[in-house]
Amino acid sequence: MAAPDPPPAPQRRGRPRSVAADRAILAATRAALVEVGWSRLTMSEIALRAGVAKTTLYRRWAAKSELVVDAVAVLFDELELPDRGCLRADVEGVVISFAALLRRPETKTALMAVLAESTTDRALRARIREAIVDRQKRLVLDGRSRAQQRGELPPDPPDPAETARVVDLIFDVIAGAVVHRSLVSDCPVDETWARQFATLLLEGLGAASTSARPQSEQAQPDTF
Amino acid sequence: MAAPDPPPAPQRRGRPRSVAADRAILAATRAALVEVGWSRLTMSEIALRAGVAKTTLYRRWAAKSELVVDAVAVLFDELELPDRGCLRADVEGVVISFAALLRRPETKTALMAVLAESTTDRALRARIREAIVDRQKRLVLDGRSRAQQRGELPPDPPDPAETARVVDLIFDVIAGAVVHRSLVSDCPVDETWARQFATLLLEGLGAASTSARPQSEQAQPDTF
DNA sequence: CAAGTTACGCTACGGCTCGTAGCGGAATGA
DNA sequence: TCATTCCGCTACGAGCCGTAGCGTAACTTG
Repeated sequence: MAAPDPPPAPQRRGRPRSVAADRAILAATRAALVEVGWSRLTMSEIALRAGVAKTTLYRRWAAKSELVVDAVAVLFDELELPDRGCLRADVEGVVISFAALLRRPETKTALMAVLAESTTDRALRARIREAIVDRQKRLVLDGRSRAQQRGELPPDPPDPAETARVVDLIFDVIAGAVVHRSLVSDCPVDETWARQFATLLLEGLGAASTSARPQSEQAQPDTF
Repeated sequence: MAAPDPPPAPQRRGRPRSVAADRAILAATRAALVEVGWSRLTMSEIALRAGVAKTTLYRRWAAKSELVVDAVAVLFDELELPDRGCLRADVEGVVISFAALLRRPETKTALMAVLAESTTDRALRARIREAIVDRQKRLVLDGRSRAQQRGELPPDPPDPAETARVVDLIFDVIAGAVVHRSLVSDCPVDETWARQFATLLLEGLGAASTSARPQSEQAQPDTF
């Protein structure tokens, strides 16, 4: 991720780019984003905070949006999926921790900003996918294979393309629901919501529509 | 929706505001948004296209983002939920038509742009909720009560607050998944995906993980 | 060590958009 | 007719954009 425009010729000649400046710029970008928001985020402001000349920014990033993608991508790598013992608990856990990440001002502001720009910029879309989205699918893969080992989910179908479709679907449903709940509906993703969402995801609409709370772990699908 | 800043004293004295100008401005906003995208959308450009003085824009809308909210809100009212006979078909239908709406350039660009701005603007968040989000929950309410009449879903729980929670949850899951799939993952929402998503929503993770396609309507949850 | 190469900080610039102010005129109600 | 409100037009200071040019700093190669 760290390497912006010219994919690094690992050791070129001449003065190397300052990695300290890189770090300072990305940190300054996150900080400025928190305070002023996307639309009032200026390159001059970032350069000032980073203690760097404005020209240095333009030498490394062609557009504000690309800079912001790199500035935020690292935040998403914090997400982990510790084994909580059963599929339901794993789902609730990842929902809670993803929501916590989205609650941080720099995360949500930057994420939505670059997504907005990406609707009219194909290259930026690709960059977002590589730097942020695709890397989080590991969470789904982990949780899924764990659940399969426990016997909570059927094994992979013979066609690997089918497996990929299912993983993508699950990822879109989980990530989409959390993002929509917290950033669009603007409601908190608390434990109650996570529990209800996990019920819906595991057992479907019928189960989620009953007021009865599933008692502890007893309510796993009986198909397995 | 139509009335921007001063909530209309229905008949004041003096020259009334031109509703034709209102329409022209909102249409010009959508058109300009398609061509230049959010970040290069300028008030001068909108005014020029609408055949209106720039000052007129500022007399009615305080910020670009508020103007865009109003410009796009009407597009979402096109969504309908015709009775397709069963819950599964209704879900697939609304997913497809919502995705078609999001495929239109002015819709996706504007929606993501105002959402991005809203992360640092509480008033704008409220405006979005009123003008766009909350009005679409009617779709969930309709589909849900229909499914209840068909016996596909259990009746409402006694606590109305619980019902509201469930409706909100379903809305976030459906809308979030479609938005995430089409705008973040940048993949098409086609009939295959809609069918797979509906299976997941109706029957849960276990059913969606099998490669076997549910044959026609036979695969409804057997709890009802 | 010297030469060659690359990155850096600084300054300055034209071009553009922003949001506001002030004016004369147009459209309505009293 | 008069008061009121909106409109279109012009003009303006302010701020940011992205680039160019300069002298200097850091590092590689011979």
